[in-house]
Amino acid sequence: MRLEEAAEKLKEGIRSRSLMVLVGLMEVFYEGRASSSLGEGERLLIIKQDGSVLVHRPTGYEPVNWQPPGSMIDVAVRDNELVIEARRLSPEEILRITVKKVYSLETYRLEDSAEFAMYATEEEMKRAILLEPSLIEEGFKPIEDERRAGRAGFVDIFGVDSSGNIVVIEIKRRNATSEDVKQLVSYVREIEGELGRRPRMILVAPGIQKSASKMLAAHGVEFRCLSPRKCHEILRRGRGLDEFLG
Amino acid sequence: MRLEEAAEKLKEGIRSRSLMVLVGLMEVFYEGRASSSLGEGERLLIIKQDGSVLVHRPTGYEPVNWQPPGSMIDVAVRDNELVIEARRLSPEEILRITVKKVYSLETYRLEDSAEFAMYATEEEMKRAILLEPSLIEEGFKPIEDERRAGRAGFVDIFGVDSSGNIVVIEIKRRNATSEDVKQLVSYVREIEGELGRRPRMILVAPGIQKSASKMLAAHGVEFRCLSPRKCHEILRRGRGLDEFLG
DNA sequence: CCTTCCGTTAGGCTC
DNA sequence: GAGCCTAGCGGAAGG
Repeated sequence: MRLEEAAEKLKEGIRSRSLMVLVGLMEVFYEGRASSSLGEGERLLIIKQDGSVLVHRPTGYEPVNWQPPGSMIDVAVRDNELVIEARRLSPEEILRITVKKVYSLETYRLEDSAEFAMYATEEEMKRAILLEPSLIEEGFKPIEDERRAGRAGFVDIFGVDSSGNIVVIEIKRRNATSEDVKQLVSYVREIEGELGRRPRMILVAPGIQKSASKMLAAHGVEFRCLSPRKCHEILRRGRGLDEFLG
Repeated sequence: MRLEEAAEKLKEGIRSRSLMVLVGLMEVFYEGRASSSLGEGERLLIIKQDGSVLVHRPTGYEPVNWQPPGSMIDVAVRDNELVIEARRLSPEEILRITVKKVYSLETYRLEDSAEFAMYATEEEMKRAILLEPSLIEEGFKPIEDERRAGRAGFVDIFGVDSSGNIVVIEIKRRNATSEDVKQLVSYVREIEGELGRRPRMILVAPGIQKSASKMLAAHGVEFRCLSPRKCHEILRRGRGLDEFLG
């Protein structure tokens, strides 16, 4: 591909915040917190939709040079070289990639809104509690999961405690917010109508925001600290590694 | 691209130790030192010539999942899904990528034998001081570098000042922390036992955190401001520009 | 904003 | 191989 053509494509991709993958012969210079230089070689250059820039050699896990998200990227053709400069302020850093030959250059607009779940999803946290109900408290017995709470939605776990009280559990894989407290209360309000008495409400999460923790007492909501990581260990213990390796 | 076709191309690329870049719709699971799952989304999958595997989302500097060099990679088509598994032993880890759609898949054999040169590292700061000891103070004379400080580790530079006092220097390329002050003190405590008297302690860094600067006087530690960039310039001056640019 | 701490840290070095 | 330390660490959480 001609360098001028590549330059235009790159400029357009940067303008439209696209992901670009360029394979070619290039040199790389970096100056900022440290400085580095890397002579001619065939490499993979990735420019992401948020302005991240990565230069990868044919081997190794790490990029040899990079610029974090938010850098300003300039593209120009000078002296028969395609020069890509990614600048960043604070700290002031510049990454200059001098491309001599372009073997391929592709542009993509990718959609990726999936949630990255480290250790366990909310669903897996629920399974860990169903497998080991004492995570909530001694004597807790789950009865249903995903019980309908009127028009308000679904309750994660529905059960009884050792004294026969009904218990409604809401699970979050991240720190609980005041919104979560309100949601649990509104679910229980629906159920209360059906049952004629107010169940215990327990919010389960790895932590809770200060503002949310202040609301707990006023709404009669209890909090149990439980992390995705702990749930993962419980599930792993419960079923062994086989599921993954078989 | 059809999944069967992509699978064949991937297998051939792995066999021939090529670099492959796949863009498509995929799910990712990882289990090993930790565990993670990531639902469907459009991503960039890179398989390198040495068996490194990287999964990049459309934004962010870091791969969302990966496998370091040397992993065993299996490819198969099952239930209309292209399943790529990268396994590694010690630690036992598995990365499973389930590709639903392949937008593009390219294979490359890249040649990159250039040497990567990094400047203004801590090592270079030390060399700059050894080359120009007056950076510390007039009359300073380095005696040893990397002197062993008992069980505590190594001291960066060991020398004497114009009055014959022993001087111990600790270098940091980033702002000095209270941890650095403590480390220097603990090194010197070891040396003190050997020498029978307390040397001067000088912490060299481009800056110092407020909390650390408060500790200096109490521990008798001195601070010299010196940036990696300045050291880089001194070395460049010392040996001429040629080595860097030629 | 700054500081502190953690990571599937990775990677390099020594023992 | 295990242990220790550094990094253009990056990133998150807390002040």
